[in-house]
Amino acid sequence: MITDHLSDLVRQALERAAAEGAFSPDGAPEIEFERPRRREHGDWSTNLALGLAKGAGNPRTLAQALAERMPASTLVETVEVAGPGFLNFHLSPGWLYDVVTRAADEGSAFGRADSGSGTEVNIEYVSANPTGPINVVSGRHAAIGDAIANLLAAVGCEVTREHYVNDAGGQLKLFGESIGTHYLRHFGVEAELPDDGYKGAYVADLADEIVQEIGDELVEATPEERTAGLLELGLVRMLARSRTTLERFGTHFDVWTLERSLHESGAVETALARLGDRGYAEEREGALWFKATDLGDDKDRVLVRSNGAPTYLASDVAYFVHKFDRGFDRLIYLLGPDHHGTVARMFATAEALGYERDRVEIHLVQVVTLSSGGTTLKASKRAGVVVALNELMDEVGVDAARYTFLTRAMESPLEFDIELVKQQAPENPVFYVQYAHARICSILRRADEEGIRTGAAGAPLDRLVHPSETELMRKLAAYEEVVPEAAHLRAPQRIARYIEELAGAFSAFYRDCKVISEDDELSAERLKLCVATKRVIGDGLGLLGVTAPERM
RNA sequence: GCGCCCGUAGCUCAGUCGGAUAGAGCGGGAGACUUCUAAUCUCUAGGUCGGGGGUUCGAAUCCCUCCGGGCGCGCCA
Repeated sequence: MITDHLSDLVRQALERAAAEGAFSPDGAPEIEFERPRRREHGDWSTNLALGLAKGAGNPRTLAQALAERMPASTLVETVEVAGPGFLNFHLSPGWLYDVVTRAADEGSAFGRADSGSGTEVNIEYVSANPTGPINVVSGRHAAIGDAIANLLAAVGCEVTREHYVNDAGGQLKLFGESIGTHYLRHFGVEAELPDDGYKGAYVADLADEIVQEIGDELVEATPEERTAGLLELGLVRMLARSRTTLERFGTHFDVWTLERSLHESGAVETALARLGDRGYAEEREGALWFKATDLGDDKDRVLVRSNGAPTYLASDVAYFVHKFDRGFDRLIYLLGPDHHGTVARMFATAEALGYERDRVEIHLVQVVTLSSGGTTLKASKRAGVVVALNELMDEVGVDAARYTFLTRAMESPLEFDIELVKQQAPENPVFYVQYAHARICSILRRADEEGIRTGAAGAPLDRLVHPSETELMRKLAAYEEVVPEAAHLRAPQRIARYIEELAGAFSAFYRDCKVISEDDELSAERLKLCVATKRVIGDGLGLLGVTAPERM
């Protein structure tokens, strides 16, 4: 990347300045570059002198000393001192032509980095009780999880996308009983829904399906057998539905782990024993407690209840071991904000097991507020206000739904106005970006029909000098920083922002510069710029899990 | 009460490991379609970055404090 080159130049200038006594070096400073907001501040800028002069010396004088000693480079036109002591670099067009050439080249891995290479990451998201349909909240988690996974892969990480299913515990039993109520009623047996039972219409649907399959087989069974049997049948169906919905949304998990399997394999027992061996578990009042307060949590937590039933925390402990045993360097969790109370104990758990807590990363994805026609509804499985992800996809489509989920930072609450996204679909930014992509494809088709070809890999691009062309090329260049930054910050919204700006820069170019003209040489150069733009827009949309249509 | 998140244009939100004159989309106002796709483009109005202190050459960004909103604080998940 260009910034590496600039860093080298600055480092050499620093060494010369030190050798000539222009300043006294104090360790090796970090040399960082940023692209200034204002065009007249150059293409790249560093505040190095401002940092070095902290407390001693005049930053402008130091900056001037560095500027005077800056080695020559074919890529740098001028270096100037500005403001309180910034060093502003104005580059020659060559760096942009290099960017376009690489971006247009399929084999160049433009926008890919290796900062994460050698790191195996497990990212778990969407995980929920399989007792209800996938809702819009899960949709937000799915979109964000997918995008972060894509971003991590783009910087070289080995990524495993994982979905955990809480198929054990009291909630599941309640679910089985709820199905049982409808099942019995189907055969004319009077039955009441249990307190806090599942009330959604899908429960009755499930019961009907099960009746179709097994008939009255379980009517005469004991309540325990009936609940267990129906639970099993219901669970299989719920999981299948979840998987279908998620696949429709474009979310595919590499691994589905069932909580039950952790119990059945003995992993829970083993993990609890390990906590005990390390002195972090003890019997008290008939229950087994995790001494979480020793590790920063504000309360101790129960692992096994006095009635012998393990808590979810017990499975979580085993799950940590299970994941780390599979060789992951880092575990990422996306949880709902209602899990805030579990974060401290999660870190404590990891540490108690002997893993560094900074290998665990927990993000709380904030709530989705759905509004529709002026009415605001809070989407929450608990509160019973559930809008299924399937319904949302029916209403606004997969691309618009995904994109809307990804334009906001995950730690910000998201207001999703279904009516707005639906009614104003043409003005939705996602369509704007897709349109730019389709428009480029249209130009490329036309060029193909007219037999105009883009130049070969080494062909010059020095006729791309229009301000709109320069702006577009500069925007393309930014992609190489945007991807690693978005990956590092786990911030897919940066990609969304970026491709909107890129699409905007393309529109200006399209307005000002006729691509296909009488001038074959110029046409070839502009076509290459189009190809590069198309690839970057397509790549950015791909990172977000949104399609890049050839026609609209 | 304690903890976490949020507070930026009329609305929805970016920007925050401190940088130079704070941005986008939508909405408001005024314009542009014999065109390589008008699902577009141009111009315009709109701000005490919740309030107040502090650190700094420099604060939307860091610290303190207050206010407002959301969420959590169980041998529920």
